[in-house]
Amino acid sequence: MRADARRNYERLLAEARAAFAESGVEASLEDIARRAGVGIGTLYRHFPTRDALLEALLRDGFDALAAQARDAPATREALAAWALAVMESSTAYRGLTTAFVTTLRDESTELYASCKAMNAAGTDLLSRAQQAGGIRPDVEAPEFLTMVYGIAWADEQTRGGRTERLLNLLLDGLRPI
Amino acid sequence: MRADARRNYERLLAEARAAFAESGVEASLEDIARRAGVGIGTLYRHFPTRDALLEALLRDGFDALAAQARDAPATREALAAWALAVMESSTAYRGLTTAFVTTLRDESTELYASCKAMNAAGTDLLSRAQQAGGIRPDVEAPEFLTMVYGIAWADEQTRGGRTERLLNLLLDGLRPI
DNA sequence: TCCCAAGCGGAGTCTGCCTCCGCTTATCCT
DNA sequence: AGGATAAGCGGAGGCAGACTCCGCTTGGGA
Repeated sequence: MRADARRNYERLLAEARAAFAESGVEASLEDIARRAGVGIGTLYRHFPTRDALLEALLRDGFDALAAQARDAPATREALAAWALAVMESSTAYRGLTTAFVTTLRDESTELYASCKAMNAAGTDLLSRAQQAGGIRPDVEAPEFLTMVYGIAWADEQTRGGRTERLLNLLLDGLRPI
Repeated sequence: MRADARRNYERLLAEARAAFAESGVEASLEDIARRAGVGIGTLYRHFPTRDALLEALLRDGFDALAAQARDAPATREALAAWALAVMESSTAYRGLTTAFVTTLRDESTELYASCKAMNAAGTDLLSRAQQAGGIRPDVEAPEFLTMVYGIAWADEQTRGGRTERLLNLLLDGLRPI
């Protein structure tokens, strides 16, 4: 990669992070390019889609969450802590949860691949917690993840700031009967 | 209201219903006007915002849901049935749940007013069910509604078709401890 | 130093939102 | 019936943002 290309790539990432933090994931791409001091064509060459840009920003966080799930003990508390971390990272930028969930339908994207490893680790943690008796055994991982993402989204939208409380209500209720 | 105005109003509503059903609530308004055989200006005169159009389409359903909540007995089962009906109506068009929840933040819209009566009736039903011992008493209505809408949204997005199952998991878990 | 492919950038196209205002016509009045 | 008039119409036009295309520039190897 040529030095100027690398430089532009980095600047774009930095400005994208700032713009997303400020205006949410729907921030104008033309604006990001302008702020980075490059043409819009350059942005599109490095990141062909908005999702590609998001993925580059979020990859490290996903990896960390996957690792957290793998290292966690098989308890309801650990599952709750992991889910809370997922919810918090999915609300890092306004609209992120929506981007996640809609992208998770399209298996061809980079963002999907990144998310998938994290969700797989979460799936494993759930099933370990179930075997250890912390969670009722009939709940399936996609059901659990759907509820977690849904609650994160709704709390973000209503600006509730109740993520942890809602997650606790949910997990309390998923105890074995 | 002049006869031609009334006619246009009705045609716009009919075409909007069709377009939303087909393409989701983000369907192009210019397209709806075109299909109704009127100018875009006419659409905007009758329905100044997309929400106004949605509200006109959904009002009757909201009223019915409010009535259902008022007439329901104070049981967990009745609350579940009402919540399921809410979830189903909020997924009548693709993207509707999002429109609901984001609009519920803006108290000045018509859609807000319509939704509010329905949510108020649901709030009352929840509190009756709590008094009757069917639901744990520390859950507050906004928390409950947030979770219900969130789950409806996530299930719609993932095309899960598990709305009822997820709602049952949630309400099972909200039994008094 | 020269060369050329990697890389740049922005003009141009497209789509959709929304406003504004000159024209049309339904309806009322005589 | 026919004229007056305000209610209603409609689309041109301005704006914003996504995305493409291609002629120009330049980093860096030979």
